[in-house]
Amino acid sequence: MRSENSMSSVKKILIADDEPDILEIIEFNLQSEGYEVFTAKNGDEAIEEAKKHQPDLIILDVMMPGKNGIDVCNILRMQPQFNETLIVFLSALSDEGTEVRGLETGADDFLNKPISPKILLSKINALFRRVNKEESDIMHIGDLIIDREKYLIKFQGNEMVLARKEFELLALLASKPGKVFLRNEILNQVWGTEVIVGDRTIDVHIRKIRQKLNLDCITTVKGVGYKFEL
Amino acid sequence: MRSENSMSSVKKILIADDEPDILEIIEFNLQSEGYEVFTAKNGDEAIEEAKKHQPDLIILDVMMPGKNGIDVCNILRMQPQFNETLIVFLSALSDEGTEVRGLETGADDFLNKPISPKILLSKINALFRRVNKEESDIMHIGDLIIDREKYLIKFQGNEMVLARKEFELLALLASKPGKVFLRNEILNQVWGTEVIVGDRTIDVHIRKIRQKLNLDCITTVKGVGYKFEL
DNA sequence: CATCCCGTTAACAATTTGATAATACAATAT
DNA sequence: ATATTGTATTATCAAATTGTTAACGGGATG
Repeated sequence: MRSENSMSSVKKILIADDEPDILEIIEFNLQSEGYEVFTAKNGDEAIEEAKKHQPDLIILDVMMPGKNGIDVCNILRMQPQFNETLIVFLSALSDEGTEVRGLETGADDFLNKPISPKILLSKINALFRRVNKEESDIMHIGDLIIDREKYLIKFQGNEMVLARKEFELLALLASKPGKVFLRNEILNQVWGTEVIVGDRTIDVHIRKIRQKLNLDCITTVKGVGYKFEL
Repeated sequence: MRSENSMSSVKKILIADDEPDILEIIEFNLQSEGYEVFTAKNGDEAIEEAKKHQPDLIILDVMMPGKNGIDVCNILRMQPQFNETLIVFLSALSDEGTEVRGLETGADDFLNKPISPKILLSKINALFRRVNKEESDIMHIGDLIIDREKYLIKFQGNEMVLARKEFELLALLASKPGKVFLRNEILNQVWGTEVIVGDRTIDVHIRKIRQKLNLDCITTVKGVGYKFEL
């Protein structure tokens, strides 16, 4: 069951639990799935290890000596560097209040002990799958599909071919529908900071995109920039 | 009581379950949280409704007459339009095999019945939180919404288009409702220190804003400046 | 080598926005 | 009441910004 994660770099997981047995079981299971595992025996250690290794996922026991799991989650979520980090609680006591509070501190899941290793793995894989999908190279915006990998645009079923700059410009705008991209932002993202091109260059490319897509999905905000909307 | 983050448009949730009672309970709970809810009594209906409404989240009972939840998940995940859609299983039978298989078909979570409404809500919110990465600087002042990123003004539901200076002037005044901004302050903030424009310029822009918003939310303080109030 | 396509620019047209002046209005003080 | 001061409104013009088209050069392709 070596699964599909082979392309991206190895995921780092930090486990914090005060019961050595549990720590060991989980560590073993995750390692055999190819994850890089770190452990911590209490809340403070967890925070320390998290800072040291910047794990992709942190599994927190709720009840630990010193800082408990919820404290740790709160502390980590305060810091921007752990904003995107997946955090999952693992708890023996499963009263409604704790679970709700746990999730409200910004955790991504709340699991109850005892949990079968297989299920734990499935849940972890599901979380990673979801997060990786966000960074996926294929964007869907309504009827519009942008495939960065294949440099392909599909609109209402028909494929269209855009030139590279056109493609990247469209991909940028579509990456955040509704957001107005300033001309400078566009230049930096699509052309890079070194290259200097004339003012009308962006316009011309915008025009070509509008022409090819044959749909007014790009709106001009005069004096500000452009935005994409369907 | 929550629903702070519902600015970005209401989330749509589809629930598929063959037990009308469960359907009703969940529907009620989600609706009171401000979600737009659709229901389906079996797998085929679920697929149909999913295509019709493009929900953000689908809750699938595993055991349903006809196509079961896992079948539905498989079918939906085949289609690119449901690639990003959150899918959660809800199941009475919770053997390891089913749960693992459910998650492996591409679901985002697997919940066991019975589940308390509060916990269900927390889990759903956690999923949405993860998917909607960040929020931008959006100002809410009563019925007025100012979205700097999208350069958009919404007043009582209708969007309005303001020119750049008008937008920035309004944004400035609204940034501190009730505070009186001196004419000089306004000039410095909106026009900058270098540019020098006549006194009437501000008035004219204020007028245009009042006209477009069609509401006297900007009060003149004679001899001093302007302030924003709803 | 000829051809095609892309990225860029120049030139000009079209449009929108911003500023000013002239005038009207309102409040206050003389 | 009338003058004075400060703001509102409007029309007009200037300036800034964007849209469009055509053309040029370079690299890739056949």
